[in-house]
Amino acid sequence: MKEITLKQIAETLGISVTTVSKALKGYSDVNEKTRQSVLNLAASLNYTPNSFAVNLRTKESKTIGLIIPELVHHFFSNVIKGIIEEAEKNGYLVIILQSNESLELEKKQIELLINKRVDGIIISLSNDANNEIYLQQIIQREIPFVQFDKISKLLPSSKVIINDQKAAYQAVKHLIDKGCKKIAHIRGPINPQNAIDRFLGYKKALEDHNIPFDSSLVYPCKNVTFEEGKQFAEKILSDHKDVDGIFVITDLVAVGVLAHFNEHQIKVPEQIKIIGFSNWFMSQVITPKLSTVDQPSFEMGEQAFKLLLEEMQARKDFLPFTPRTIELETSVIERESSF
Amino acid sequence: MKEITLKQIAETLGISVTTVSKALKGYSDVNEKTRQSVLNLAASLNYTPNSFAVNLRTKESKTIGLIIPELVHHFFSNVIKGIIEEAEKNGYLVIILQSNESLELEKKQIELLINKRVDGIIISLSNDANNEIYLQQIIQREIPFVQFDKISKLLPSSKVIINDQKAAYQAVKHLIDKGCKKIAHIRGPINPQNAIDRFLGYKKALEDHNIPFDSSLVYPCKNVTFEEGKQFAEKILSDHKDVDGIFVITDLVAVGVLAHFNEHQIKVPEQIKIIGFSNWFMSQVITPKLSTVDQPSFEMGEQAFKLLLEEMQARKDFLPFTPRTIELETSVIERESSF
DNA sequence: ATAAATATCGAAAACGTTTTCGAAATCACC
DNA sequence: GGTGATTTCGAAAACGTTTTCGATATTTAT
Repeated sequence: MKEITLKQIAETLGISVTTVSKALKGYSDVNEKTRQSVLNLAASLNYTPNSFAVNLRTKESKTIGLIIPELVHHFFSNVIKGIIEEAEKNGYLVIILQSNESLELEKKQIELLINKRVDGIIISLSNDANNEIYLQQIIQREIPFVQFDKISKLLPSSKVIINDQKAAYQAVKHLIDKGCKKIAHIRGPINPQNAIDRFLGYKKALEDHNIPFDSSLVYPCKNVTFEEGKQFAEKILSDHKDVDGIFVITDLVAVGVLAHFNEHQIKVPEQIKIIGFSNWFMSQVITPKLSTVDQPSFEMGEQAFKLLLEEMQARKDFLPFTPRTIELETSVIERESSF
Repeated sequence: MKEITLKQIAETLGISVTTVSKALKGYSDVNEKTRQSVLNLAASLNYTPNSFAVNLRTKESKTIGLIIPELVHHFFSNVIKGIIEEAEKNGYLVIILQSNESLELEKKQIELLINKRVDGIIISLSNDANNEIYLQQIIQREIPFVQFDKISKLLPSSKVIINDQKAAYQAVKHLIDKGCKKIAHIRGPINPQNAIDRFLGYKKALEDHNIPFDSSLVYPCKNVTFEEGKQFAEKILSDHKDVDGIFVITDLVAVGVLAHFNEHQIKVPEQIKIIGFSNWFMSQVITPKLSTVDQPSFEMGEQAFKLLLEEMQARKDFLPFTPRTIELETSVIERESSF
């Protein structure tokens, strides 16, 4: 019932701890016979190394930390899944924390992870985080570090992103191609880089197609919720009677917009066309099915871990490492809401 | 740039490592003056104990493992959130793994967690798991262990569950109260205990209200998907023209049913009434809004961790521990699909 | 004054592993 | 048989902390 240790194996075999360790780790300076006997005994005793001791000795925990703003979220769930699966393939486990969009918590959690001595950290920033000191601390301490989705551009770390500006541009261009002349934009909060970029893409698409930009057509979300979608839908209609297209920061909010229009007999897409963002599962389930921009969330997770692994291995081998940025492809998915 | 250790503090202060450690941990046999000087230096150097060494010495990692069948899932996301928050409050971190409903993976992951020497394990079983040896192994090794949602009843561990049978009974009774005379049941897969219990609740409700049970009205899901909902909706209509109510194992599938009915101009609730299970966020967003059974997922996570903590502390203090089962309340939520 | 109680400290062992380095034994070769 | 190379092993240090236990030093009581 006691835990098996190298020492016990060594004693029952009448050899030294050193030799047992070497045998198990495949060192060349151990006789084939003794090696076999060690392997056999270890197997029959069901020996597994004490990871606490291994951690202490090797100074690594084979564990990484992941901080996201919100767990209950289709996009993040998929990213997490990608990270966990890729990590597991490479022998790493993942500790997950959520910042709840709170700077305070985010800061605390980073310190938690550093104190736990995780081998690396992957993070998607909360909305009002931006190049804070506690983030720079990660880099100063030379802890492998990858940002994804909501990033701080200035922070010199690896990143996995999409080209939000381009993706938004294509979404708006899609509406224009479908005949929209006056397009509103329900945008994200002020701070996050991706909300800014999507807004810029929206603006650029209008300009490139000779549609005057009108800032009163832009509605910034606070909490990015279904309810906000409903509220903005109502507001847009009362502010501008002739809006014929809406580009919405994300599907959840777009579904709120649709819900309001459905309740008030506004015909989508006949009267107003709508396109969302993220390709949430739900967007193909509601009526009318929501056009959107597909964002490869699972793959984003995979790539984030791969980048982290690169850096972790470079650090272990004392090799120089320069951060890389991976940009994943997006695509417009046309559905009923923009026919 | 080097890591701060007790040794360094001891040397610059000209005292022993022992005293430094004691000062930091509030032992009584250290002079107030030296205690202050240690605390000050430690704070100014930003000292944090090396958790690898602490783990090895104290034989605990302040980390728990969580295994769930599927990450991208509204119910599980909420449970995870509850577990993580409650764990963080108590100084624990959470390693998450997903079994993808695969027995193989589940087994591997349990071994992973045991080898990592987590302080405890929380699990929701995959569909075809049932009282397997590798589960008993957790208990034999005296690793604190809590099951939730999809459990193995026979395994002597703490559990957090709902009364699926009662909840299902109430859902079906609701349909009967609304006037349904012929109620179909789209049930979950054969193995999971909660699918069985919900089926039994369905059956009992019928019997108690003098509606003959007809096994041809029961449709078992394989993958519990939106698509399956659509397929079964079609099948039910062709098998039984006069069905006027459907109790569906979970909201996702129920939404599939609704989607099919919407597409084929079957009036809900006039022609057929529907009630789902879980109170998925989406169920109040679609048209018609879906009646359902509310399942307190976040609280389930909180309680699961609390139970685990109880056992972890008992084990640490060498106290006897007898597993407890917590049963959470559910409630029927009436919405448009069963008016 | 001495004896007993208390306050303050540190040496050392322990947790279990990995790795360096040197010693001993075996082998090959002329 | 002597030299050098090779094979095989183990002692010991190291990772950084926690805790036991005994040693001083100081205070209190008699």
